[in-house]
Amino acid sequence: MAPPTRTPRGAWIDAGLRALAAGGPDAVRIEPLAQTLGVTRGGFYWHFADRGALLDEMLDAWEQQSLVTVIERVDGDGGDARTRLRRLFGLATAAGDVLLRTDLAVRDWSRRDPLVAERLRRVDNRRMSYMRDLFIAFSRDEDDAEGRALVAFSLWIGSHFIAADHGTRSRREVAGRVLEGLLV
Amino acid sequence: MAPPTRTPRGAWIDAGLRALAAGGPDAVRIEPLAQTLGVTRGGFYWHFADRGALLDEMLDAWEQQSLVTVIERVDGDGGDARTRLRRLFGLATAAGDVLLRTDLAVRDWSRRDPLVAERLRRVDNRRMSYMRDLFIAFSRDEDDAEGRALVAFSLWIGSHFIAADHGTRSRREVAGRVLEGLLV
DNA sequence: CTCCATCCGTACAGTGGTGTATGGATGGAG
DNA sequence: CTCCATCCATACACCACTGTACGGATGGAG
Repeated sequence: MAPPTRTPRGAWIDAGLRALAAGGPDAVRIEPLAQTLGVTRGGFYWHFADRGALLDEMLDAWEQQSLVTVIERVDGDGGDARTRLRRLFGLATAAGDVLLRTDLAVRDWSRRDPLVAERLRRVDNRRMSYMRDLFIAFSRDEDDAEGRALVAFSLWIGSHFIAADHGTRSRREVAGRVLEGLLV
Repeated sequence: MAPPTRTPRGAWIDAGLRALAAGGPDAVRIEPLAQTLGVTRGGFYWHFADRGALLDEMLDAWEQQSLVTVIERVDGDGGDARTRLRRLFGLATAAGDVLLRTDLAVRDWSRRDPLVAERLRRVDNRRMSYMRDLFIAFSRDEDDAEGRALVAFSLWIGSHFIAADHGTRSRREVAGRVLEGLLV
C-alpha cells in the first residue's frame, strides 16, 4: 500500500526550495530539478499538475517550517524576555543556511505575487508578534515595544539586503551595539 | 552626423530598467522589450553585443542615477543636520516609483551576482557615508552615529521587505516614531 | 505468484526566447 | 542629389523548457 517511493513529492519540493533559495522563483525549473534528482521529468507530472502546483506546495512547506523552527529553539531553553531576545539575535546572525536564503528569496518574490505576499505576511506577523510579546516585558509602553521589535526585525533584514561597509567596524559590531541598546 | 535616432541605446536601457523593476533580472528579455518599444529586435543587436551587455549598461545607468538624485534633493534646500535627515526620511517614505523598485530588484539580484553586489556596495556606501556625516553632528560618538545610520537605512529597507502588520498602528507611524527617536 | 499502486523513461508537439545574417529604409550632412 | 551613419524587419538555426501520452519497471500486499 505504501512502497518506499523512490522520488516522492517531498523530494521535488525540497529540490525546488533549494533552487528557489539559490536563484529565485524563475530558477525553479522542472527539467534541471529532475537532473539534480537523477531522474527524468516522467515522475514529476504524476505528483504535480504543473510547475505552478509545485511552487504552491513549496510555499506551503516553507510557511509550515518557518512558523515553528526558530521560535522553538528560542523558547525551548527558557529564561526571561531579555535572555530569549539575546538568544534570538544570536540565532539570527548565525544561520547562513538554505532556510535563510529561501526566506530572502520569498521576500523578493512577494513583491510581485500577492499570494506569496499573503503567506509572507502570515509568517512575518507571527515573528513580529513573538518579538512584541518579549519586548513588551521591559519596554516603556506598547508603542515603544512595537518600535523596538520593528528595529530588530529591520536590522535582521537589512543585514542581508544592505551592502554598505562601516569603516573599521564590522556590521556585526554595529548591529550588535544597537541590539544591546534595544534591551535596556 | 547625429540624426535623431528613433530607438537609441537609452531607450533600450530605460525599458530594461523598467522590466527589471517589475520582474527582476530574469524578466529582462529582449523580445518583449522590443515589443513594448514597438520595434523588432533588429536594432537591439546593432546597439548591444548581447543580453549581458544590456544588463551591464542598465546597471551602469542605475548606479549613476542612484549616486546623485536623492542626495541632491536633500542637500539642495539647506538646513542643519536634523532638518536634512528629516527631509531624507520624508523622501524615503514617499517615492513608490520605478527608481525604488529598481533599487529593491538590484538588492535581490546582488545576492546572486558578485558584480552586481559590488555596484550595490558602492551605492550603499555612498548613502551610508552621507547619513553618517549628518548623524555625527549630534550623536554621542562615532559608534552611536554609525548605529543610528544603520537603523535608519535598515528601517527603509525593512519597510519594503517585511510584511508584518502592527495592530492598530500603521508601519509609517511605528517607523516614524523610531526615526524621530534617532534625531534626539 | 500475481496484482496493483507508484514511479520512471521516452517521444512528441509546442512555446518563447537567443543570436546571426542580410537587405533594406530613413533622414540629415555635404 | 547623393551619401553615409543609423536603425529596422525578416528569416534562420538553435536552445531550454513545458506539458501530454503512453508504455513500461519495480516491489510490497495478498
